[in-house]
Order: sequence, then structure tokens, then C-alpha cells
Amino acid sequence: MFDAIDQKILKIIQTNNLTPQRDIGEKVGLSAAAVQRRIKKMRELGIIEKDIAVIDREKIGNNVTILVELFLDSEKIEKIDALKKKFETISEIQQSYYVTGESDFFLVIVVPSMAHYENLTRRIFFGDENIKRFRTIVVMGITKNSLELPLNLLIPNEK
Amino acid sequence: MFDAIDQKILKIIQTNNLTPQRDIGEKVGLSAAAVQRRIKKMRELGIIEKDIAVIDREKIGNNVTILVELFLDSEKIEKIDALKKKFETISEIQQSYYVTGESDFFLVIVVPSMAHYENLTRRIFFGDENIKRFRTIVVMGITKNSLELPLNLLIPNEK
DNA sequence: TTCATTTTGCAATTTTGTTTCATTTTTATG
DNA sequence: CATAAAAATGAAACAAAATTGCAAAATGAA
Repeated sequence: MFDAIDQKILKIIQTNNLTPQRDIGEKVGLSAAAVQRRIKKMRELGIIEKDIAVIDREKIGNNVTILVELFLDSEKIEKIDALKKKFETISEIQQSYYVTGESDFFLVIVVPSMAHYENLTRRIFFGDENIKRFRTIVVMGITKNSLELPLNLLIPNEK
Repeated sequence: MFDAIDQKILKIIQTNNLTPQRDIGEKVGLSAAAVQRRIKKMRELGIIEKDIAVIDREKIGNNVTILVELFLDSEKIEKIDALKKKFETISEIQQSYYVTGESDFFLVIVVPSMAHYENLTRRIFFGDENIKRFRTIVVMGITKNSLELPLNLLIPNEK
């Protein structure tokens, strides 16, 4: 369960999940039916988390990307968990990383404008007594933007 | 061209691009055929950049996520462009942000292990004379992981 | 208002995904 | 290494989804 062929399939669909199963089958040396079953199972197991369309922010316009480094006051678990949950519900927060080191969180935020960001900042950072300070890093350009995992490098861990 | 209905469609498929066009049609008040045509056009225009499956790193195992803050020596355009291109080709680099402020780049890196990261580090950072220094931030947990854009907040910019 | 253009819905068509079933392959066990 | 049970497979039938043609409706510009 979960072999080299599954890995090949993942490699293909993490780049383009609209690839017909027929085509995938050809590339990995299986019938379309077999591919379909494997994909189905990986969806059930949660190996495949979701299937999404990625929208180009440039084309849509009105988008500013900002990275935020967060420094917390207290590092009590409950407080941290509360923050995590809060972040999940905020649509402007695209990604939230809980990290080690001097700071505690890194956020990737997308907003229509700087004004909007300033507002958001008031709403979620200044209002929170757990947040000691935060650093705002304005993104000038995104040169790579994916959620791809480097499956080539995968060391076999299940058989 | 590009109206509120397109936005609704994007909102749906950026969460689940396997949603049948019939269902999308119902939600936005159009026939499946109309939805299909709109999606097709948005793909052609590049508004929809790509369609992908997202894989759960936890389930795959052998994955360590690391954020890297890069400080460059020279800020000459050619040098920066060279770096951007280099990063694109490296499969461990999932995301690359070119930023303002003290530092120049933020990278999201996924590797099978810390040992692998150390190696990567030698290969791409220490070898490069443009890179003054870099800060490694180890990710303990990812509490939100998407490429979704907050389309609710979109200010109409095209008619 | 009128004409040209665009967008739409419906129905037909095509493509893709899914299931069934008999067979093969794999795995575990004696 | 023989063999029985379990799992995975391909081919074909089937179902569901996407795509296209076409006439009608909506939209926009003059």
C-alpha cells in the first residue's frame, strides 16, 4: 500500500489534477481503472488533501501579498491554540506557519490593498494581548507559488 | 467580461475544482454549459493559473518544512533575476517571495529531513557569492495551507 | 430604437470517470 | 517453495461529466 506508482500518480496530479486517468495510466503503466482506484483510495486516506484551482492574483488585481512574522508574549498552549483557530477563520490569511526560534508564527496574507492590511492589522494583531509585536514584510514579487511536495526525494516509509 | 458570477465560480473552484459544473451552475444561477464556457475562458486568460491536487505532507511522511529568510550582498537586477530563476528549478523550494525591507527573499522549503536541508543549503546558499547570509526558521506546524485568494474582498476592477 | 456582438439554455455528442467481473498478482503461511 | 487468501488488475459495460452546435435571449453601442 502506497508504492512507487502511487508516487508517480501524485507527482502528476499535484501539477495538473485535470489530467485524464487514461493519460496517467499510460505514463505509469496501468489501466485507467487502476489509476482511478488508486486516486480514490488516496483521497479517502487523506493523502490527497484537496483538489483546487489556483487563481493568478496579478490577473485579478487588487491584491497585495504580505508576510507577517509574529512574536507572542505568552507561549502557553491554550493561547497558541486560540490563535491558530482564529487565523483559520480569516480569509485574508492564506497560510499560517507555527515556528521555532525568536518568533512564533509566520503568516502569508493576501489583501486588496495596504489600507485593507492596516485595518486587518488592527482587527487581529493590536486587539490581541498575546501578540507582543509583529513584523510586516511586503512582497514585491512571487517567483514560485505552489503547494507541491518534492516527491522525487521521498524515502520509502510504507510498504 | 469578468463579473460577479465569474467571481463566484472562482470562489467555488479555488476550494474544490472537482465540483461538477452542474452544481456550480445551480449555485451561481447559470446552466452547466455557461459555467463551462466561463471556466474555459478564465483558463485561457490565465486567471485560472493551474488545477492541482494538494498532498498532505504529514500523510506522506519524510517531510520537514522550513522557512528561509535570505539576505543578499548585491541588489543588482541581473543577480536577483539569476537567483529567481535558480529557485524555480529547485523542487524543494515550494514558494519564493521577493520582498522589501532588511531581507530580500523568503523561501518556503520542503525536504525529507534536516540532513537533506543542510545539504541543500550547501548546494544553493553557501555556493552563491550573492548571498550574504540566511536565516533558517523551522516549521513546527502548519495550521493553514492554501493558495486561496480572498475574493469576497475584491474591489471591481474590470467590467 | 436598431443592429451587431455576446451570452445563454437546451439537446446532442464526446470524453472522462466509475463499476462489474473474471483473471492475475501479491502476500502471508505452513 | 507450495498454496491458500487477499489484493490489485484489465477489459468491457455503464454512468456521469464535460463539450459543442444552434437558435433564442440579453447586452451594448450608435
